[in-house]
Amino acid sequence: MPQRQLSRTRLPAHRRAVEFPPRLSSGYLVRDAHRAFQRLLERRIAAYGVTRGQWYFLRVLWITDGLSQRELSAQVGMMEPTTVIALRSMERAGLVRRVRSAADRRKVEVWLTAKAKRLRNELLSVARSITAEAEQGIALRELSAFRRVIGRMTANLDRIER
Amino acid sequence: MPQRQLSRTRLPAHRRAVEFPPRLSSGYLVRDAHRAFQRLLERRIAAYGVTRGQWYFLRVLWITDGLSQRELSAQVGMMEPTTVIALRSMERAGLVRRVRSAADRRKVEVWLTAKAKRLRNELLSVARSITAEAEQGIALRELSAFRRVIGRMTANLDRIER
DNA sequence: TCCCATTGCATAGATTTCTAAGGAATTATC
DNA sequence: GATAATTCCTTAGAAATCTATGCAATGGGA
Repeated sequence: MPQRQLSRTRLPAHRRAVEFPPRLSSGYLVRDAHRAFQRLLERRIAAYGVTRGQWYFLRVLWITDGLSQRELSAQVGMMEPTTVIALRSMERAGLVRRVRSAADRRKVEVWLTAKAKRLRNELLSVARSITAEAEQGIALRELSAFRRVIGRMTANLDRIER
Repeated sequence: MPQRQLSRTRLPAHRRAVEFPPRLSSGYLVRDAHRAFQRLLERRIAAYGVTRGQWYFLRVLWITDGLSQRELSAQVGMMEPTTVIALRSMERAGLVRRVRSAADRRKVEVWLTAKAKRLRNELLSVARSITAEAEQGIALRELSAFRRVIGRMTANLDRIER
């Protein structure tokens, strides 16, 4: 959308010494792509009564069921309070059961319900088709170059944060 | 982190017909990168008393000051209630003034304060250096290929949502 | 002029995420 | 074995986002 100027002011030149248009920022490009992915995922899985917040946890539990909340947090890459909230909603939605571990009563094991297991294949297909649609018209060698570059960026940034 | 199996169950084979490991998903790679960018940005601008939610609006206002809330929402790419909330916090933080338009009393013009203008160059430098750090060790031609690919993905996804 | 559709902003309520701090179970140390 | 440190989960509170809805100003058509 074009920017009309009218009575609006442009900052004086000395205030604009630093320029950094969003289109030149990898961060902005990544953000836009992320939002596009998220929006589409959110809409498609909503049809199954699954929210985006639940999705990431299902994704991990579909690979390894019965993890503790801490293990889940680590694998999903979220902080523990986030996990508590997500699991609460998943339990309400009948997707998981939380079972206090007999061996170590501090731990809570998270187990998928039959319902969540039944959703697995269909929801993973949803994810795959979103990816396929995103990758339309992009050559395989470009895709693998893309993966290498974005992986490198993430690693660079993660390293900085120690 | 390796996944120990112990007593945890793997789903039976017929439930695993669809496989889609996160490492093969462009969506996951984009999500990880986005989170890495955001975390670093958030930490660095916090030193200036600016939050991530305010950042995107500053970014636009530093280019064109005095936009209405609706125009701001469109340029930032957020819904209007989000803009309301962000601007409220920015007004509290002394970054903007909201002025009801004399010409059309429905509109609210958003103007940067002197403080926000003073922050501009330093904060844009912060953004640029985060980008530079993310791009460390990536060749220029790889970077431009990356931009083309991720832009294409975003466009593909946006097109689907109509 | 008066009505009503449109436009612009705001509120309400939900979700997803974080940091900071607390409580309960377990393990280590003396 | 008693105390201290650690581990695991939870609560509290804030921020950033959305959808759905409401209200107030404007402008077009009868």
